[in-house]
Amino acid sequence: MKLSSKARYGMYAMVELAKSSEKTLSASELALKTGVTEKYLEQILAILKKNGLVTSTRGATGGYSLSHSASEITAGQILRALEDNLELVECIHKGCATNGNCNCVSRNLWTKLYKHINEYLDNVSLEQLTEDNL
Amino acid sequence: MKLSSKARYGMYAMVELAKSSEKTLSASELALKTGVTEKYLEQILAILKKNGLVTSTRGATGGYSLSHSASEITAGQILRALEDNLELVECIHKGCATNGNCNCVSRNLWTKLYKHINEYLDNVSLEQLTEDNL
DNA sequence: CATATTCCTAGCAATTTAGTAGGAATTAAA
DNA sequence: TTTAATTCCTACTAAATTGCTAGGAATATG
Repeated sequence: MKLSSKARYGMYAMVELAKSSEKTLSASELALKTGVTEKYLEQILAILKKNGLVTSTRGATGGYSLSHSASEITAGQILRALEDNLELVECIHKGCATNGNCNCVSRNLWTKLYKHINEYLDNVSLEQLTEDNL
Repeated sequence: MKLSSKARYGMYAMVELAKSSEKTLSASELALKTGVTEKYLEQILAILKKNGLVTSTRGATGGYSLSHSASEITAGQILRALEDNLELVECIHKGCATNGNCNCVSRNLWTKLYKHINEYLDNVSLEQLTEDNL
């Protein structure tokens, strides 16, 4: 249940993008700010983009920026995008809770824990994170 | 953030031990009930024992049983024993939140999320899990 | 003594993680 | 139109972690 570096770095990048909301940031600028290699950041930013959290412009002077204002983006959205298995156990992902043919143990516990985690994370905005105002 | 099989199997074993509170269960009996191999269960039970959650008696007719009643054991205790990194990020474990020399990003978020997770899990007893009464 | 068990430790295959790397496509500016 | 800066796409790989398997010593019962 360790958080992946992808999730940590991605969160870091999102915070930096939020701080620089007037200006797009290139992967290389983000690399400087975060200490993560440019190439790895590119991959992480691609995931964030695929999930509709950042927009990008290509070519020289291109870069990345938030797709919405920081107050409208939640920590939950960011982490669900980056962390493949926020679901904790596979059977939640597969939805066997609903179709009933699941024999995985303590499924209700994992399901409710998952709900709790997400409820908490969805009540934290990127804006709050940027201000470290939790 | 996927839950380890160690944690799932261990939880399963604890539930079976709770159900059979009058009688100790050997690793081989638990293996039958859970479908997990005896040898792997032994390792998991050793962790649970080290953390004071089960007691064991050696020799023929030996086996395992809960160290306390199921109502006194929480899901949090079990998971913290089995899941090495319930802390999510290393810096929580290292305690750099307290000594202040930590530069890991969004530390407060991870710290509070960890707290939330544990608060929830510590309010679920093994008894409730056994009855699936969450 | 035979048998059933816990306990201890080593090893290993498969998977996942955390990157590295190369280069094509795109765009702005000189 | 060339150059430079960028995103985008994809393949590869070393290291760590996970999920076991395995063997056998120590212990207790009948």
